Amino acid sequence: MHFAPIDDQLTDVLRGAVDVIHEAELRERLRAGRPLRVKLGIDPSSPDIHLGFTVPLRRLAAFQKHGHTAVLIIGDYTAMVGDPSGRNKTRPQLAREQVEANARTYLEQVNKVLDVSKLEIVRNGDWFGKMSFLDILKLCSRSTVSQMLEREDFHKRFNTEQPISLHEFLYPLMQGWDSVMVRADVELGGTDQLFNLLVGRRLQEQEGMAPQVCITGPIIAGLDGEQKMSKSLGNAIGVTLEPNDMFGKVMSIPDRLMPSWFMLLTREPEEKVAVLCDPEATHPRQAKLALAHLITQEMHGPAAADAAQQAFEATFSRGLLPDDMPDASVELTDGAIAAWALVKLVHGGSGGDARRLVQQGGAKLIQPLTGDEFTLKDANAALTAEDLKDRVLKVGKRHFYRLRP
RNA sequence: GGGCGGAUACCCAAGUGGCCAAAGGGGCCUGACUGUAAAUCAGGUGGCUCAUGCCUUCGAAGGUUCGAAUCCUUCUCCGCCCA
Repeated sequence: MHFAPIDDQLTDVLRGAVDVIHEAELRERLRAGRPLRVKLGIDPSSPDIHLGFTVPLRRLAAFQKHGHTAVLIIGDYTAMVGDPSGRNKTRPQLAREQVEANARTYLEQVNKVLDVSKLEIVRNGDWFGKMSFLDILKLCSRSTVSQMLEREDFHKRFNTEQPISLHEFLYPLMQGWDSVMVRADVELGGTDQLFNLLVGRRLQEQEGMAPQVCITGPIIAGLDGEQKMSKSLGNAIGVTLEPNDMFGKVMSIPDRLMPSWFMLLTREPEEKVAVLCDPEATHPRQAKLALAHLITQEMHGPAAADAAQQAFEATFSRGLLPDDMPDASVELTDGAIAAWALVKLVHGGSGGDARRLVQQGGAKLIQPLTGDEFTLKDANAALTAEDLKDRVLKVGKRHFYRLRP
């Protein structure tokens, strides 16, 4: 097997990395000229993965590209136990079938970023399911409480008198034990994982193995630009999200997120990213269009990305109606429907929501042929079939419905 | 095991018998301005075909009262301190 020069490999696999513990060790192992075992763990507790998770996946893909062995660990065991990450939010304990189903959809999604056919996939239930209580005690005896409290979030929660469940201390140990079991040379994760990755190093040393190299990458910020991308915070873009939505959501991110998104979610060379993100050299809008296109293209292919960009520009830059709008059939009582009831029926939400939308000018009737717009203002206004015939209802900035009275 | 404190809407948090569908902040939604960006301004933010109306909601269940988020009892959960 031939490997690229070490520096070339490092450029790819360390793109955007924050911590590398230790780069010298990584060089050392690359110099040995054998395929490294590079580990990444996933938590199959929800059926979708989002762009944030593709950051470590890309790094894994980079290793894979250079001929190393990508080892994906499906945390089926931990998912079934239920991980209360964060305060008083105990995750639902998942049934085996659900975990299995999630794992399958994950692999389809992972395939968008790396080559699943060359992937080594293991489940940590394979070893945790067989451990006895005594085995667990032995594992626990290797760490002290103060070691655990070194981890920033434990430390913080402890000091602010927030609860820490006892079993949460086991998660780093479990993750570290995974490294022992798969004989990992390298483990990847976000910066929030650094502690867990280092536990892996310690456990491997205790087992007489060479400690794994730990590489962390930044936690990517979500659509709001503040918090980390997370499904539960509602600021994530799922990798399966439909192309037009995906494109639109990328366009809506704050400008200051662009450099990190370019670096972490695309493969554009660093120099090019610098030009794109320099407002003097590139209009931010153009840069963002490029970003949205790149991301959509990777997930859905070039044709879908082109179409999504066209649809975006037509709808939002030129104010045209989108090509494909959901049809909404409207039933009239006594030949009419109140404006708020129309919005509720077509757009959903509660009656109060619909009423507010109308009163605040968030609902418009559009004549698609002429482009004439009529803003509904009176929530109680009675609309007849004549008013609605061949019209498009626009709700808020981005929801369009073709009405069928 | 003992003592003390706590649980309020999406989140934080005020409220300690009626003026409470419940202050304030965050988030979110809508509008203006824009590049579906940022910043700013304005409005909104339990449900009900809307009603000086009804219903549901202040950890849970009971109780006192004309009336309870607020008082009492029991229970559940959480934090701190002592052991």
